[in-house]
Amino acid sequence: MDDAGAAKDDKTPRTARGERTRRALLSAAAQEFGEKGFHDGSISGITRRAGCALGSFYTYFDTKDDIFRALVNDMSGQVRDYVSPRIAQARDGIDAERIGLLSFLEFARDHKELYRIIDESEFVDQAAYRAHYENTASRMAARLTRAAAHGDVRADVEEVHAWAIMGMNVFLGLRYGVWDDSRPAEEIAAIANALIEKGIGARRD
Amino acid sequence: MDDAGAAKDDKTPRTARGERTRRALLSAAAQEFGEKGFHDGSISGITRRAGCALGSFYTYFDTKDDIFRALVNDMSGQVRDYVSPRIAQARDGIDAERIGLLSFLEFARDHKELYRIIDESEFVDQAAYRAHYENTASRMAARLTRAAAHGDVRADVEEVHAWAIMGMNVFLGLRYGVWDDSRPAEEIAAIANALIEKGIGARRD
DNA sequence: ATGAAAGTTGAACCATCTTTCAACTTCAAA
DNA sequence: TTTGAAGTTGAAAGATGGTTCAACTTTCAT
Repeated sequence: MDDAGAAKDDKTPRTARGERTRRALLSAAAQEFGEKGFHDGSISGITRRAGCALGSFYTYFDTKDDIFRALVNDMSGQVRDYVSPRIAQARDGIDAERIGLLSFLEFARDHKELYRIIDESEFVDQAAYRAHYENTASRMAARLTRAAAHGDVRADVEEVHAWAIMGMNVFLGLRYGVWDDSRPAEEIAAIANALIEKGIGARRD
Repeated sequence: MDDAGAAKDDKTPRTARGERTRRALLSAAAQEFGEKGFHDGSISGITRRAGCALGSFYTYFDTKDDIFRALVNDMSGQVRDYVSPRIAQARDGIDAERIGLLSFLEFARDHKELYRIIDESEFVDQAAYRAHYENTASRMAARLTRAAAHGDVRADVEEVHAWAIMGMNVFLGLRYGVWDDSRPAEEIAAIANALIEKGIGARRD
């Protein structure tokens, strides 16, 4: 009853060598799961890619689920850390969402395994899946509320708008980031941003 | 070389009893996979729910993948058949998209297993997954183009708008259909439709 | 240098299903 | 009533791959 919130037997590496091996396993897992998905990916596949023995896996992770969970958290954080600082440079609230999508597209193009990992977490660890999207949506809702206070967007923006725009981003990322990246990311972001700002209704004065 | 596009050994039921069993298996599979996902769901689980023996499964389906594929096609068709006739009643192009989302929300609320099945097809049968979304998007793009010709929406609508709106719908369906259906579907559809028509930019005349 | 803790190894164990199969039952047409 | 095609059954074969373990090697503080 001494260790605060600690595990029965701690798997944290205690030496530089251990840290190296753990990192190698994590990045091998991103490749393995990205290519084959969680269930078709195997632990022996991971250790092969990482260049270590099967048994070493269990020095750092309890189970197959365990490393997957670690990976989802990692990727979720990576996206946030890539996108957030870029959004901070925006001119105004609408521009922030343009940059958000633009940088997300860039990230997806550079990390095509992103979707397979996040999406499959729905089946491996529902809590992690929900947490990823709920966090993303509530960050966006907070931005929109601030933008409304600034007079950049309608005063009545709310959660629904955040989920709508997040859904847009996710599908545009899949279609124009992962599946086909032939069109300029800026173009996609501009089209989507015009939809967000002014809609697609015909002007009838 | 006689049977047109037929299988080596045909698994189509030839009697009413056979047809009944096949249907029971398909609907049991929707339950099983909806609850546990593809990999955690088992064939013995399916036959148990269907009330038949394990071996009977292989009278109608070649493999576990096979029944899953059949299920994805089935659900994909069910959504389309529920939504399409409702959209046809719309006043105009913008209203069509409101009704599209509204009826999709209704469908999702009634078929909470929908997402787990469609989403997991990404890992079981990528072709079916892509086909589902590409078909949905191109139907929507066609509607938007027609609406543009009518002067209901901007003349330059294109594929990107369809993917954006589809993504919106999918995420709103997940959040306000499957995860939490306490808010009226009409309200969600109205908010999203206003976003699509006029955007959320503040009016600055 | 030395001992103990940390890390590595891979064969073998084991649990979990998918898939097969040969015997058995149902049903409808002749 | 007979016949055989269609359908049913569940035990067992077969494959897969996660997890364990006891012997071995490396690291590093003293």
